[in-house]
Amino acid sequence: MAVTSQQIADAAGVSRATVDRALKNRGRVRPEVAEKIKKIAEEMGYHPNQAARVLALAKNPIKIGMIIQSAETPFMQGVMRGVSEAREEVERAGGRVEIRCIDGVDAEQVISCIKELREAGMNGIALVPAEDDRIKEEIDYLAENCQIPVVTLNSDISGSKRICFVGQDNERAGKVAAGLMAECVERDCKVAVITGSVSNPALNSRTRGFKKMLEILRPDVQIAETYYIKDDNQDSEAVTGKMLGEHPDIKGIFVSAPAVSGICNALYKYRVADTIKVIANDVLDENVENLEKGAINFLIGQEAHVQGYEPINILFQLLAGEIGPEKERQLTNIIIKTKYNI
Amino acid sequence: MAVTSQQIADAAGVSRATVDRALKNRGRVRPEVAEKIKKIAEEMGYHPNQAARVLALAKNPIKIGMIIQSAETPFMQGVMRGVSEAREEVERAGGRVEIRCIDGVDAEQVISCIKELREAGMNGIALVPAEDDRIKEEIDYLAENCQIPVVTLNSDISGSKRICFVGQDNERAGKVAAGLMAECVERDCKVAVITGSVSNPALNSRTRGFKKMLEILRPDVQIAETYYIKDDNQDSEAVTGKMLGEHPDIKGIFVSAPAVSGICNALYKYRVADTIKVIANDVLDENVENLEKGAINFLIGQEAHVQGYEPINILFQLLAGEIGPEKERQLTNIIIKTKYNI
DNA sequence: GTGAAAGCGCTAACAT
DNA sequence: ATGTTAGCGCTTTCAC
Repeated sequence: MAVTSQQIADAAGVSRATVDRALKNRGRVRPEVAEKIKKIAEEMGYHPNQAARVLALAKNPIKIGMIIQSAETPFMQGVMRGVSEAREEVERAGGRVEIRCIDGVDAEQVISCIKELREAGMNGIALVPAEDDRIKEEIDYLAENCQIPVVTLNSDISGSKRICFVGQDNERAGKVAAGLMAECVERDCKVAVITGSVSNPALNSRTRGFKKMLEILRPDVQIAETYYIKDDNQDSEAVTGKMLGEHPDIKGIFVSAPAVSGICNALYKYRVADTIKVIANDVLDENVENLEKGAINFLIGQEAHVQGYEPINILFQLLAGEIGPEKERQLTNIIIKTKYNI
Repeated sequence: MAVTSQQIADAAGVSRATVDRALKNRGRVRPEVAEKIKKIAEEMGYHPNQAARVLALAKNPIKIGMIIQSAETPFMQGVMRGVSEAREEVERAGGRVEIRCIDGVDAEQVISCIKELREAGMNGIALVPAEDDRIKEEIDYLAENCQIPVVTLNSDISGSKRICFVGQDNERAGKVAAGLMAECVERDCKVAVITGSVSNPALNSRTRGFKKMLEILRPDVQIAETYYIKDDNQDSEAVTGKMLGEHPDIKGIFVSAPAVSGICNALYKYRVADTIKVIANDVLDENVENLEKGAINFLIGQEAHVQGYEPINILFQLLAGEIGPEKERQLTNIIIKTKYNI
């Protein structure tokens, strides 16, 4: 039998209510008594019973808010499936999850969602941030003034007081891609990089990681110029066509951007889908389709489901059982998919 | 607020106890009343509150038994880490987990563990089975006569009444390896297969999947004879040396067996670690070391952690909240590891 | 500053 | 066959 708060109370010669106040630092306890209680709890290895706590809180349940940006993208829809699963588990256990979806990236809306969720009495908040000082300030305000823990997902917000980040190490993902490219292209060939908006730090990190590592692994391989595309298959197809015209001898392409389908279409059109090795990011339905058709050789995945599930789970475990997250940065596994292990 | 058993009771004009008996089919309720209660519960979308249930059962908590065979192997030690994590979560939630470890494969011991756990009052049992009729009978007995759900992990036991299996599709894992081999060896080369005990169905399935798929993908590649090794690095090193003598022109090796380190040692000794592509199974520390040193090019993983964690989680969710497993076969992802995404 | 007491939703033993 | 009741361990209000 696990140790209960009553046992702590008995050992300390006080009541359960006092133990509770002491352990939660809710004041109205003589400091020396509080100290003694904490020490005893520590010694006896006390951890509050989660079921009992959740049940006792039924009238005013643990509430977790989740804010998703770019919710319209297929990737975030994958994240949303993880969110839904976590929501079900939390609600089954007696908690609540409030979800706010934002189309595109919009710091203004994120901030108003944070305020709204705070006023709705959330006990913890998970969100997809953006590098914006006002969002950072808002997170710090939640942490410091409201004691509301915040978990960031997908992209981190540097220097903020969020308790934990769940997402990918993008530079490393680029290096993994380079490792695969190094393994599968012939000697002295030429490879190209296609990336997206220069202002997107995730894409930049991937591209940087790829180039850096490929130069080390395969000094014989020439990295052709980098092509930039919009998040639009029409554009990506056109740019790819242009690239194939300029570099007909290309043997490999690393795509750090979205709109991979357009690229594949160009490859089919020019009948080079079989001869050029393509490594792209994100395990989305449309990419998997091209993986199966053979235009894409490897897909690098970032566990969208985990990015949706874990932040909520971490917050719930923390709020329900005072168990903090293992690490401050929970980097998702870098998944390699071929047409055989989808 | 979720719907409670009291609300069902009110709606049906009976007491909570009757609702409980009706929903659990524990008899002592007039059949027509039971029917009515079930219908109302269904209509109102009633799901028992997990926290309340676990708490009410605190005196006689939900108990889950876990039997691991070959517990001495590094792979099963990875499984054990998943078991420990699940155990912590379950105990934090108010349940109990009993673990029995068996060295090697021993149906006799498995059976006596099952009996022991049944007599100790387990409410659910997870186990690593073996193709043995007595184990199958024991599982069916638990399911039918004791209403104790059983989950198999790592290897399944065909035709038994286990509610769910968590593990890998080994043939598919072999196919994934073939896909990678096809991607990275040169034209018209020769590759070899090294496998273990002929009586191990997992190894056979992997080998079969590999050969079948490589023939399809790369008809130009010649598959040299299959070498058999014992689970022993001394032996595997010797056999590999012999193989290199017989086939000095080999460019790729698929290892479906354990004792991969010995194979790598032979490759280092003959200075062919860089020129021969090696694909092996299981993300173990010793294999990862050789992946990093470059002797192994790809490791195929089978999510050991999940195989330990999920069976316990499935049983607990089932016992605590009457939520059955999603699918009857939960195939773990086939993980591809290179030295960059370990 | 501290303690007593009333639940949270459910189960199980007991009463009818 | 059905209802009543006493907890499970914790939180929270209220009284001292």
